[in-house]
Amino acid sequence: MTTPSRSVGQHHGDLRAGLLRAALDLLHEGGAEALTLRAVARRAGVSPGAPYHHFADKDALLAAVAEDGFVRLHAALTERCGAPAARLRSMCAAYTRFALSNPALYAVMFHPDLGQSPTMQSVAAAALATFEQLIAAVAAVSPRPDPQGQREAALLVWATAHGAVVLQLGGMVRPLTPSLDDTTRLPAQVAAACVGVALCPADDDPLAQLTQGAVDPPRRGDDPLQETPPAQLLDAP
Amino acid sequence: MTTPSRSVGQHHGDLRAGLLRAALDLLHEGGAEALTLRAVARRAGVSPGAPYHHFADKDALLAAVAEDGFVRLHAALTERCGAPAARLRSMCAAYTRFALSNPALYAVMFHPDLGQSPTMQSVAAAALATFEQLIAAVAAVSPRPDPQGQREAALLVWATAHGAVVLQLGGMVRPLTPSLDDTTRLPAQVAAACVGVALCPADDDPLAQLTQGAVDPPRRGDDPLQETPPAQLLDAP
DNA sequence: TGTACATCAGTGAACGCGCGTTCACTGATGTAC
DNA sequence: TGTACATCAGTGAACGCGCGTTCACTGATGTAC
Repeated sequence: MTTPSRSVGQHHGDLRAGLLRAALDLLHEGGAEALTLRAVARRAGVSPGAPYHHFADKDALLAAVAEDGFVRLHAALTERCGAPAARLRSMCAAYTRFALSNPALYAVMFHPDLGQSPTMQSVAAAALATFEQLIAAVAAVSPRPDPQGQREAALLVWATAHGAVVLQLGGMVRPLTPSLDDTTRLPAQVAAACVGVALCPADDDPLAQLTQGAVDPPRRGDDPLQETPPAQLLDAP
Repeated sequence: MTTPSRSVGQHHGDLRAGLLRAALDLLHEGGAEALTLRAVARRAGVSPGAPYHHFADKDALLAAVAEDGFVRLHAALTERCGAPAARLRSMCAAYTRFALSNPALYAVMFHPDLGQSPTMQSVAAAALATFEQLIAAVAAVSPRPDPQGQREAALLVWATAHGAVVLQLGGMVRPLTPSLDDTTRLPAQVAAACVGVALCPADDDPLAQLTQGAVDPPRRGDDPLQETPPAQLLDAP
């Protein structure tokens, strides 16, 4: 009559997915330092040895978490619509929102040691997929047709967004500019401006296009970044 | 006749400085994860309990290391000479060089948990001093006279440089652009371009000044950033 | 100049802890005949 | 449909380890008289 409690030795169903879910929960609740193999197993309701049937070691679990993070980020960046420039801005905003909403996961995704892991390939592949997405969005805006230029531009956008995010997560932004109320706007606007400007020949002035037409024409409500004028991005101390 | 070996219980001289030195060595050799209190004591040639006469706990040691890092970074950024724009570029290059040369120290400096430490004040003060330095360099270039605008611009430069550095340290750049041979150029050029452009009204075009005169006039040998043309920043895959 | 004493900055042994990992085991599941 | 068996995915106890921290101690140093 009662639902039979899972008896000793019984199979779990999809423990691998359960462990990843538990890892994400732990990251949200306790930060990157809370992510231990034992804690993950505990959280998944399983003995400390169980994860070893699904992951070779802790690094493999971390790599899987990072890969999962990139897949989620990729999903968060898709299905942007509107004009190319608005799409890029929207994508930057989504990127920043993702990072600020999942700070510990984001930290794991960009953890330096991950690159040394033997399972790095799948992580790199997932990261690359995200980057390609960004390249495509940048390419649609950038007047430079060559792949190299678009790659440069996309890397620049990524670096800008990443830097703004990490400074914010590190608590460096608030002491410097106490009333910055929505960090998501900074990298998006910066990125949009940089893409067209910093990587273009000076005699092919896309700044006017970006700041006067394609990017900044505030179709308010269409893009969350447009809800506050750029001048209020940061407040004076 | 022989130098008397230090006997048990004898004072150390300046153990606090010795511990910080040991911490920096450990960071260079083993990364952030090698920085344990016991390892620091061991490296300084002292018993595990000795550091507690100089630091309340491990967090206090970490905060001291971070503060020391900001002091060193501040020193690395001073004494730049030349025209304002060249100085800004040189400063960005020095910043990037510092980070890439001291990756683990840099990671400790921007470690999120540091902000929660009670000894955070001195760390924040050291970080702020560095930021003020950047603001001054930016102010000398930016046509916007208001403090808020200069603060915005400086934060933007910082975010860009920081992002490029962290992506590079995280191993994200190389897989994406395999033959990037000198990352120090990216944020500096980007920053210089962004400062004048992204944060200025469109009708006051400083891009021309930046790309045609003040920033890019290659006085080669004067600035390491000038040694390679911008077009070779990143190679196509 | 000597002497008594407080303070300082070390020692080194010990504590409890949680970690990653191993291992013999066991029950559920799937398959061959 | 039953039976024998291999495989799979768990258990749970145990391992050694290094960690941060504590604590009674001790010898060197500085100071007062």
